[in-house]
Amino acid sequence: MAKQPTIYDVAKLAGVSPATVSRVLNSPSMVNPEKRKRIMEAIESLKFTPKADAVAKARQQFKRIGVIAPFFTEPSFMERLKGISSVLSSQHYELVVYAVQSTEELDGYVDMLVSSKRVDGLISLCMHLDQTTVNKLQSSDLPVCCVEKDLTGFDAVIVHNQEGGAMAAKALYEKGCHNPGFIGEASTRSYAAHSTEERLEGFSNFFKEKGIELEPSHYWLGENNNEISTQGILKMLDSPNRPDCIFASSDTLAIRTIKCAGQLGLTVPDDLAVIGFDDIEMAEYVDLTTINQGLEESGVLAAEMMLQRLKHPDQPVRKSLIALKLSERGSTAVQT
Amino acid sequence: MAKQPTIYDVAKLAGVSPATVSRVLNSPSMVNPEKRKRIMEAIESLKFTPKADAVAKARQQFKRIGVIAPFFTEPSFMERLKGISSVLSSQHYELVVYAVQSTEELDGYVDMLVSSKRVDGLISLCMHLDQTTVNKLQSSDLPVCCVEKDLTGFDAVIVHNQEGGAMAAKALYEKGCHNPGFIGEASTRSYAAHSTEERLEGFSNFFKEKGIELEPSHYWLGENNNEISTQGILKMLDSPNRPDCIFASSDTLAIRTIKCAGQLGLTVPDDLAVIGFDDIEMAEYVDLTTINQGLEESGVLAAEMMLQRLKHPDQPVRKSLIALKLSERGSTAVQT
DNA sequence: TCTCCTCCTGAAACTGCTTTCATGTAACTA
DNA sequence: TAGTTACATGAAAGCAGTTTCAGGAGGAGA
Repeated sequence: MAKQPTIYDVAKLAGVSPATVSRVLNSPSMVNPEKRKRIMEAIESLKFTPKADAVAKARQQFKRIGVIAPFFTEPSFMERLKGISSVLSSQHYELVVYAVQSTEELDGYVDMLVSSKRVDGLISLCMHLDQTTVNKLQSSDLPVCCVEKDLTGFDAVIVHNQEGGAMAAKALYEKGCHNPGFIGEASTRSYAAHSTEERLEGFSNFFKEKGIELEPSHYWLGENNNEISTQGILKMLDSPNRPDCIFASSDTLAIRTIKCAGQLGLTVPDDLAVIGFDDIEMAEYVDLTTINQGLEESGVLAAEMMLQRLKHPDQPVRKSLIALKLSERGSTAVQT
Repeated sequence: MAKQPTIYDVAKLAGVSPATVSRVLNSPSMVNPEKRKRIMEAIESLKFTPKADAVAKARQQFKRIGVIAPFFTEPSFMERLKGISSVLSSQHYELVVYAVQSTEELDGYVDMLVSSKRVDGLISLCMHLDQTTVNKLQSSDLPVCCVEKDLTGFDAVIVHNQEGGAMAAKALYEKGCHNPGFIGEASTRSYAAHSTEERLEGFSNFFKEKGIELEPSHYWLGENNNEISTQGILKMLDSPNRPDCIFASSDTLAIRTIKCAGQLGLTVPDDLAVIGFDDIEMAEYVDLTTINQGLEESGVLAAEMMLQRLKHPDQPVRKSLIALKLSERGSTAVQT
């Protein structure tokens, strides 16, 4: 296991100073062509590659972006991450994932990132940060970009959840559904952004304007866990007064709803129309109508904003709005 | 934006040397209690936190594990990643994700990781590495742990794909299916490990032993892409001589198969039994029988092996075998 | 009282590259 | 020919800690 060559070894071999070798690597035009050639040969023969962390240290830059997320709970995170990853890797930035599973962990990560700098910037995916944490971030010089949850003073990619709820309502209403139901994940984890309530608001407001109130037994907010939510859904659907359509706040819940409907002998979309939110890949496989929120695109956007911010630290804060659109599929097909 | 304090500032304030401050942080028992108290106060008052990258540099250790994967193509990667992440974060290791989308990118990452050390170890998820790359890794001192694809000289988490294929075959055979079909992703991406062929082998061998040969029109190997695979599946199923069961090499393909069956008016499991491979979370939602390969567990295992390896670099190479098991659900329920 | 030992502590080396600053040289201009 | 300019280059500082090594102080035992 021979020790890896350093820039000093190259310099010695080529008979120049390390500074000149560094220049050959970073701004070759500054170095005399002959000497440059000699240095290049030395680099080749020693198979020298600059150690990335040494470069980072000297340059005070890491080429590394952190992503903090209440992770691994929903496929939607994965798709956002995919977008982020594609942009970062094309710019030779590394992606470090901080999966948050508790408020303490979140605080720990933020403290660590703020004080013991390891990343150039932080993308916060669907996190709900409390004021103390926000203050910490704001008084640090760590660039932050939020996705889904807007935060004063930081770049953000915003999803207009109310509008999405209204879109779902409109689609169902126009299909002839007038007895709506709602299934959503309750905000149990305080560190995660919760869009459920906003989506419900948009949804129920639309129907209210049409003179239709959501019946109390027609919405369910609970844990996004297979057994618990299945019970809740079955209870809502297994009643003579069941809704004729369901808007679920995520595609996973929507898919579970379809499954429950099947168990009860209800056919989708005839007995029950179902509409989800997210448009994860799986939605297409199971023929689910859903609100597309450009998951991958939002990741791309966030990463691009972050890289822009790093280039121009002083440019004004930017907010990007994601355009929602309805992906119509079988679960809301015209009733036969 | 005041400059962050360094260990030197603390040392000056406390009237000691930086070495002593470092000792207070890392092995407090070595320092005289009085002096220790004084230093602690200095640390408090300056709000000093050691910069992680400086520590890493001095210690020659990064507390950072890289994961290289043909990523974001299958939910199964996500679940493995979840397992890896949970172990690493509990040990305060960072997780850096390198998503590979082409052979060149793979080579680039490997070169970079080998020469310009940025991680303590590398977990290779379902990657197929060519011999040149393997050699590079072997002659470096970077610890590597492979998942799914075994590699001589490295720790590995191994999935016995043939056995899984045979398990699927056995389950279907015992349900009374004697006209099997197979749907699998073809090995188009040379940088990704391809287990499809092994699963097919185990599957068809089982039936062969029972005197049943897979008909040529009853297996399809193609791109795991919605349209292309849907066409292939429809073609296979829309024929009087269609199979009475399908083993799909991944759950996503299995779910698509169920969808196609529905389109053709076939009911699952009565007209067509379907069994998948992976047992991703979604499998439960859509009631798919599948071969569970402990995805999250395999991630946990890989991460643990890696941390062990870092502690004991010279221990012999270890191979862990994942126990497969059948997750029986609705798509192979007893025929009524 | 001398020697040995233990416990602390600071100096200095080490990690590996970038970048500024100062200097030297050669070419060009007045 | 002297002065100016442009270009090329090396020395050295800086990044921020850890760790080894040597030595001083003080206590215990002979």
